[in-house]
Amino acid sequence: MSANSRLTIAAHALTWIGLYQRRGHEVATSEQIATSVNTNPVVIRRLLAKLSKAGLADSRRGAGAGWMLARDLATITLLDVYQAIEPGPVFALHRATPDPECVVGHGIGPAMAAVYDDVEAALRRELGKTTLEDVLRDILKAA
Amino acid sequence: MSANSRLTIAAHALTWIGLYQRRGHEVATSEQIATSVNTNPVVIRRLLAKLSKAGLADSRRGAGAGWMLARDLATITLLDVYQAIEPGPVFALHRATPDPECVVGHGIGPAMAAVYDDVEAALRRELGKTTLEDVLRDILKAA
DNA sequence: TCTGGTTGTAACCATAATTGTTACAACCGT
DNA sequence: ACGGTTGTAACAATTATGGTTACAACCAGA
Repeated sequence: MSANSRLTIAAHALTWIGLYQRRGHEVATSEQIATSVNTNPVVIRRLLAKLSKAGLADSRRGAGAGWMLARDLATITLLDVYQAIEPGPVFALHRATPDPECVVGHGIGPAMAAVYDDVEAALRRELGKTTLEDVLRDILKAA
Repeated sequence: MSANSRLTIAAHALTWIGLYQRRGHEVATSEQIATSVNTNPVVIRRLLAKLSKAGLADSRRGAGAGWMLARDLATITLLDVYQAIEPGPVFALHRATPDPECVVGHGIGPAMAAVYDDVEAALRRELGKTTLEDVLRDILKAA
C-alpha cells in the first residue's frame, strides 16, 4: 500500500451519485455508495465531507437524507477532485535539512523543488483533461 | 510524511558523487555522502544498491572502497533515477474490488486505470526532461 | 411531538510504508 | 594479517491509510 486510493474512491462516489440522480433519484446514501465501492460507509462520508467543502457535493440531513452533486458531472474534472482530497505533494524533499556547508547540500533543495513544481504542474494538467462525465461515458461504453 | 524523499536523496547522492569525482577523487564513501545528506550511511547504501542494479552507479569493495558513477551526470535523467528506485504507481485503484453487479463498480476500475496511465506517462515525460547535469548546474549557479 | 433513518465526526485499531539504527559477514588494497 | 568499506539483515520509531464502532445532531413525516 504505497499509493493511496482516495482519488479512485472519490471519483467512484461522485460518478455513482451522478448516475443515480440521472435515473431519477433525489439523493444517495453513504451506505448505498459504500456497497458499490465495497467499503465502510464512514470512509465514504469522510471523503464526501471534503468534496462538500470544495463545493463538489452537497448533503441533506435528517430523514430521507443523503448526498447529491453540487455541480454536473461534466463540469467536474479529476483535478477538482484531486485538489479537494489531496493536500500534500507527490515528492518530498529531505526529511532532515542537508549539510548547508556542502555545496550540494546547500543547493539541492531549491533545484529539486523547481523540478517537482514542473512535475506536479504536468500531473495537474493531465488530471484536468478528464471530467467525471468522461469517466461515466467510459463506464457505460464498456458495459 | 505522506510522500517519500527517495528521489531527492538518490539525486543528491549521485550529484554529490559526480561533483566529487570531477574534483579528482576516485570514489566516494557512503559515510561522506550521508554527511552531506544528513542521514545514516545505510540509507545511502540501500539507495545506491538499487541505483547500481539499474546501471547508474558502481561500487568497489575492500580497502579504499566506495562509490562511483557508472555514467556521466549528463546522461542520467531524473526519470532514470525514479525508475531505479520507485516500483509502485502514484495512484492506487480500489483496495477491495468494488461490486461487480453495479455498473459503476464494474467499469470504474478500467476507466480510472486509463487515466492513471496517462498521468504517469506525463510524470515520466517531465522527469525525463531533467538530467543530473542540469541539477548540478542549478546548484552551482545558485552558490 | 415523537420516531426512525442519516449525516458528521471523534476515537480507536490493524496494517503497511518510510526512515533511522545496530550489527556483522564479505571483501580487498596495502 | 589489518583495517576500512560494502552489502544486507534485523529491528525500532513514526506516520499514513483504511476499516470499524459509537454517538450526537439533524429533520421529514407520522
